[in-house]
Amino acid sequence: MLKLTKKADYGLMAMKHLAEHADHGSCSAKDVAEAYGIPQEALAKILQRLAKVGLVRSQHGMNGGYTLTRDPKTISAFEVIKAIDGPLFITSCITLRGECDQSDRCTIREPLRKVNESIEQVLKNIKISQMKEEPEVIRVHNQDRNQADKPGTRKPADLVTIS
Amino acid sequence: MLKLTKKADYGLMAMKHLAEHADHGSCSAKDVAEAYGIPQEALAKILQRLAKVGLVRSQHGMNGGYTLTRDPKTISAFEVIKAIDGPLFITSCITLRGECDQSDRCTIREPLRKVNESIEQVLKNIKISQMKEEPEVIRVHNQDRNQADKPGTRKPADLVTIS
DNA sequence: GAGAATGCCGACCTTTATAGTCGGACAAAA
DNA sequence: TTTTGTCCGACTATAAAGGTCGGCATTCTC
Repeated sequence: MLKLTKKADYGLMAMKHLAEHADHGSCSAKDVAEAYGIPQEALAKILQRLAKVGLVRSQHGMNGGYTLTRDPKTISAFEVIKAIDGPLFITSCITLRGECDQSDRCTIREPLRKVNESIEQVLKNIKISQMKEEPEVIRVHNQDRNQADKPGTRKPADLVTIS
Repeated sequence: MLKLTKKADYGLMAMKHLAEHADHGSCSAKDVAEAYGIPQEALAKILQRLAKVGLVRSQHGMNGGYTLTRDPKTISAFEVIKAIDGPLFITSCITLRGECDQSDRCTIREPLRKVNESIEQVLKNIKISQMKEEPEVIRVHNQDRNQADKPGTRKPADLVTIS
């Protein structure tokens, strides 16, 4: 539950790979697939979607392949995931129209919407470039506002503060 | 993607309902189901799982039903979700054994694990009691409703800071 | 220009997880 | 003891995800 789809997973791996090999020209889907043991056709389809939204550029023909269109520092995990799996909603209550399937008697919608936003934010703060290297680099700042006001409880989510 | 299952949704609604009606004795699955338009048997199964992990107590026979076993202030959304949908892993890379299905060539595992932890934290910080009432209690800072509805004004992060 | 390597696209199949249903077991009340 | 309302666990459809296949277009190499 609350799982990222494998497609999104693959997509992130591919983006990371492209980021690492940006200087060696383009990488074919086959290259990437073999590098990580991903089924080639599956990955091709994913890269196509990334190409469609402009995150990568595709090059036909021999020695073709894919290259990033932007600096990996400016590409967030959220963008990649959204491109592949569509908009992110934690629950079916939260739709594009903001409506709840289950009558409006559902009162947990609002709290969950906040959670949803939080998760989005976490993903937005992680950039592809930060995935290249391991732990040290990723530092999402703790959005701290007066958060020390509740005693005891909250030492919470310094979201993704890896340091 | 990254969706909470409907079961988890239902479970949260039910918990909230029980929390609200704690003083009126126990609520039957039927009561709750009718209150929110949820299929009765589906909800029953969910309540069973919550009973199994001890979040609610079940009472057979006439005038039976379910009651919370703990103060709703001490029950987090995370507990409920975990009880229903099992352990929460954002990606298949992150398993109980900490292994990656895809060979160990996968290098995005570590960053995603952090994201996973962040999400867990967010959910752990939301308590059932805080879902009872609407916005006032769950207070995400810097979040004005009117502003939230305006398309275009993208509000900053503010991860569910409950105070 | 022919052929090979590569990306592109759509349709299909398999597997898995989700949503929902059914009949029975249990406990309390009449 | 019978009745009634409830919980319980196995079962079945439906949908979604993951992966596969074949045909076509484009570009490079020879």
